[in-house]
Amino acid sequence: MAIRKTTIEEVAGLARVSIKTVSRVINDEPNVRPSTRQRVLDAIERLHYHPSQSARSLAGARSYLIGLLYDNPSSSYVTNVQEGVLDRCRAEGYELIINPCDYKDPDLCTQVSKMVSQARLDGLILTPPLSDHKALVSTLDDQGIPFVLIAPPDRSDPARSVFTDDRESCCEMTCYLASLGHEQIGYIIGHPDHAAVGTRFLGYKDGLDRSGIRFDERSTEQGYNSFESGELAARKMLSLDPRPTAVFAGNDDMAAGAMKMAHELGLGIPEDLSIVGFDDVPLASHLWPALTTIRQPIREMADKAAELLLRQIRGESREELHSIPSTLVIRDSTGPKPDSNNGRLGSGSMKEADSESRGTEIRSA
Amino acid sequence: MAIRKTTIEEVAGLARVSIKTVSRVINDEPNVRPSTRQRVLDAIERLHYHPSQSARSLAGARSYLIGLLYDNPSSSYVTNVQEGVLDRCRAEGYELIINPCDYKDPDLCTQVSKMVSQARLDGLILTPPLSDHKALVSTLDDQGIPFVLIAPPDRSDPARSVFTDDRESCCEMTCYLASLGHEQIGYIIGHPDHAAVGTRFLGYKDGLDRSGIRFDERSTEQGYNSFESGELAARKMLSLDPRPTAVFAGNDDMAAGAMKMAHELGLGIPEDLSIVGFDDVPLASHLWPALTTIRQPIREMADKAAELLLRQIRGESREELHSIPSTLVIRDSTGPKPDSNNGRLGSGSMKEADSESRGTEIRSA
DNA sequence: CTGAAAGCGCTAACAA
DNA sequence: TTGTTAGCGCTTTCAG
Repeated sequence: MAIRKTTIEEVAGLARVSIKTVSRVINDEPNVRPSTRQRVLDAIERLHYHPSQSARSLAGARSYLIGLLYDNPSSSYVTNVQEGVLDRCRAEGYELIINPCDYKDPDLCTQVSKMVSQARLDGLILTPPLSDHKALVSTLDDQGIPFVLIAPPDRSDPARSVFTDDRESCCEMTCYLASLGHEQIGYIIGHPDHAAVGTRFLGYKDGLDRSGIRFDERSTEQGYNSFESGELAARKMLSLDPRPTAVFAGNDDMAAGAMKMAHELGLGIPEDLSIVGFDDVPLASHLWPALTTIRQPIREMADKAAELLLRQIRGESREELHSIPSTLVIRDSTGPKPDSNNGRLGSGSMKEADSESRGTEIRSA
Repeated sequence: MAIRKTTIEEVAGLARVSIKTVSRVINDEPNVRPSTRQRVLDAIERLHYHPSQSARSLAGARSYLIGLLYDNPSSSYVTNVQEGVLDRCRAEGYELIINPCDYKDPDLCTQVSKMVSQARLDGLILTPPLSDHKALVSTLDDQGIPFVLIAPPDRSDPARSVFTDDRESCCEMTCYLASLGHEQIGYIIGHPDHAAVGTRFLGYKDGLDRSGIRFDERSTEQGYNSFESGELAARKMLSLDPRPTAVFAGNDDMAAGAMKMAHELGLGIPEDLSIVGFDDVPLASHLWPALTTIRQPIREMADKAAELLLRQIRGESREELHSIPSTLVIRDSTGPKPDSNNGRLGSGSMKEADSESRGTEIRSA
């Protein structure tokens, strides 16, 4: 089978020190003379020594395992978060245990605590919508297990949270639409269970304000984050008279639904209707026309979350605010308001410019 | 912090047996009188006892960890595989370590062996395109580490592989198109590095054969699995004269690209052109019109792979062939051949029937 | 069928 | 700055 494991003792033997000294070197503990440390390091290298995680965690307190809790908002989101967290974990000698959950499960809290204690996880990272699950968060808090929240609903716990600027970027997107001449900009609200939904909606209103457009409740429809809910919301919204010339959907799936509905109603995009989304899932750039949207820095947020968690586990956490900006991605689903020369771009010019690109990025405030 | 761990000794105490007997019960070993076993089980229950993985793996040989190797073909594929494997692992007391790889990395083999020995993985599951990476597979074989391949290129190692019927389902899809009256059916080939690509192409040819249509090389274009390559391939293919009335793309992303190109060329789908894909990624049902495609039983395959792996680890593997059928999903992107009444369905009737549904499923041979 | 003893490879006190 | 001595909680011999 596999090559027999080299142990700490063999390393100690080769380096002519005690195993405790080797242990010190492995764990970056102080009180080792540089020359000794080097000798140990050489021995480790020579023997291809890797400490046994099982032994370490049995003897010590830690498992060197951290858990990632998520309730699949979209698979691309999940894989991005995983990769971001994984890179950081591995780099610091930790492994990742992934944990799909159901945020509506009444005994989610019980399950999670059980899983944490069974697997002896050293810490947890929660993504939305789990990061805004009050009961879960306070259960973890009570258990005293370290955790970090990705995109939680409020900024009350900065040392244990990583944010992006949803509100600002939505405001900016709305202003962008206004700058194209649109005056009636509909908004499809996301699933009420998700905290980010409220923030995005506020950003939309901010943008209206800043562009001097009055918020009109009739231009707003409730969606539920799904493609189908986007279709339905768009159907209602597009039957208004006058009808909005632009629609801002709270996520890309709903935007895709709205786009399909527009096609079915015979509306040209962007000639008759501009549509924008939020997330920049892979789908966005594969729609016809390619969707203008907002890209979240998911991977970076995940990496930062893992960094904060590991820092917390080591007891070095600090009280800073960690926020990473989102980015507008302008593609082909947006254009000047129909029958208007207010827009800055002539009809069609935009399409030509970007048709082959992955979209134009504009750094968000 | 967390509640102090209950140990095997406390259980033994309560059950009035030795720790060895408790160990036997935990590991489902024989030679325990049923009544004794029950007493132990009760004690375990009463104490909420969970064995320490670290201790088990330190004392025993196993780590109770299995690894999943993948090179992200698509995020929905990855998350599906993960969930399938995870369910099975957890159910049998194992944990999953995920491992994104780069199949083109020249020292992939080295990295993987190192990771396996460092993390002391008990076994591995490989997904395409890693499962058709000859060098990798033989490295693992040499190391003697148990593994299972998902959808490998050939059926030479059935005990360690899980298959689906790519070829048969592609044949069937082609026949379906032929049954709608199409006689010139283009095919966009996938990335040459992926073994499944060849199989699917063979299935397409089978279908042509079976439908009495002659294979014409000019109706074939090379793609590279990406959306963009689908656009390009479609552009070439649709400029043929006469132009194909149906296009079969080797995956959904390329089909989406082809669809976009068709839209840009002003072709109606399915009135002027039928398009089908392969995979049934979430994108497929969100396109306009919704894409007819083939659904792979990813989760089931993953579950089966985990089952085979665990069986192998326990030394009980058998030499059966494990193949799980794929399914045709008929949506709105396919219809009768234009200017033809050969199809079994009148124009438009299909659309009506399925417009709100997730598609009609037809069990594949 | 059951149990006693000896580690697995490491970390955590405590000495030196 | 370094080493010694106990275990961590389990599985594995090998005896009963």
